Amino acid sequence: MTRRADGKEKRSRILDSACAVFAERGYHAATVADICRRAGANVAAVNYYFGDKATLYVEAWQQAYKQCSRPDSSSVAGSSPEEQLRSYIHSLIQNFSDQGAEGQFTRLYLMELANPTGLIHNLWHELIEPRRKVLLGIISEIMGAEVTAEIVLFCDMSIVNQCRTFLTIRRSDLEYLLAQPLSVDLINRLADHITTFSLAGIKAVGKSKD
Amino acid sequence: MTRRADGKEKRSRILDSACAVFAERGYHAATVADICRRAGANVAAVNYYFGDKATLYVEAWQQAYKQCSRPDSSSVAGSSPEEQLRSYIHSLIQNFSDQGAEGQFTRLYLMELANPTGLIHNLWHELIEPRRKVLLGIISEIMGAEVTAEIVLFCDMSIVNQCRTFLTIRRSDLEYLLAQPLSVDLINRLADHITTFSLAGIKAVGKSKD
DNA sequence: AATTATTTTAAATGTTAATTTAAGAAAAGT
DNA sequence: ACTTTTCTTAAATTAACATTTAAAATAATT
Repeated sequence: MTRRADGKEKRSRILDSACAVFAERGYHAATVADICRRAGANVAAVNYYFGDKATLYVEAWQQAYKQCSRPDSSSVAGSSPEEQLRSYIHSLIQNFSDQGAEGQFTRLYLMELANPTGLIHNLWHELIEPRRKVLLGIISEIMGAEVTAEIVLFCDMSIVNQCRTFLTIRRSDLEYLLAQPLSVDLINRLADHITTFSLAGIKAVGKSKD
Repeated sequence: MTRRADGKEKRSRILDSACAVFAERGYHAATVADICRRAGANVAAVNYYFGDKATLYVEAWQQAYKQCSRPDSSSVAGSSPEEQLRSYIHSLIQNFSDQGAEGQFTRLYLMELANPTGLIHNLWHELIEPRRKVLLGIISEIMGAEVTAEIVLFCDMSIVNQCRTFLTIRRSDLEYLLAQPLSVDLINRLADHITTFSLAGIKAVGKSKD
């Protein structure tokens, strides 16, 4: 009748493991067997608790989202929009090597952007849009005055796409492209570069409005 | 002893078809069966002519490269580096809807960046580097004076990564992000945006050197 | 202890692709 | 004509995964 005391422990372990594996490899490259191995569970457990891999993926998104801090926390209220952009970009990039919940959600997001499964179509609106609005708001503020919504969207894409690589590219390929090993310091220089580059970009397209 | 007169016709059709399919879907999503169907050949033909899918992929790269114009052709000598950057970016982006050989190679390249197979490791150096050097050269010229090689590399990544999306993202997702159908005009506005954004970015990081 | 609802497991099944095989057809050379 | 290569094909094999099943184990309830 009632639930077992230990009930759902394995379910929860599988969900944690799924977050990690999906964030690391993306939906297609992640295998159910792999997720279960990490969770110390039998493959059938996924079917038992979640029905199938697709549902597990959606639940992993929800859990990763619940566990991470809210979007507006990264942009300290009160600081200039330029500073807000800087911290937004740094937090995106730094999640690259972050194993915690915040990094996991960011990676799930960027993995989905890189190889869309279409499975989180519903969640997208509810989880991603608010987060994206933060960046759109920062961009608008930096541009000041009246610019078309399209220009703001373009800038949003320019920024996110610059950051995306570092989460989806293979480490060895990135090191080859940059001709040096990937250090914490390099990641910081990269984040600074993207910030400076993008700030100037935003201001330039803001000015050149017809 | 000698070859048949009609020999290699099917081989060549398979190679063409492989270029198209790999460029469209990337290595993993492309299936041998699909490639053969388009070429009007039996699946075993791939094994017969190429050995396996991986080898076919490498040969497709080589063929796509041979068929497309050389990198320096896109940057009209004599024009300003700013103009050269504009035409470089436009040609990258416009390949999005280009079915010809030029677009095919660009798409293979960007697909490989998005989902590296590692199979063209050898070709990379010989085919991609010259092409990349063109962009690096343009960037250096725009920055003028002495900047570190690292800064130039960062700018290269910023630009290529901005363009990458449009070749790997699903059309419907792109239209959702931009909240409008994808028209030739929109693609042009995007290319212009990336150009303006990047030009300003390059100049900004060039100036802020320590 | 017996009963019942939950979990867990090993093994079976199903599916999608790549790869191989072996037999047959079509040239080219003799 | 016939023999040798060169292609082509259908069918078999393999391999990697997801998914299902049905039996066994475990806990809660009576």
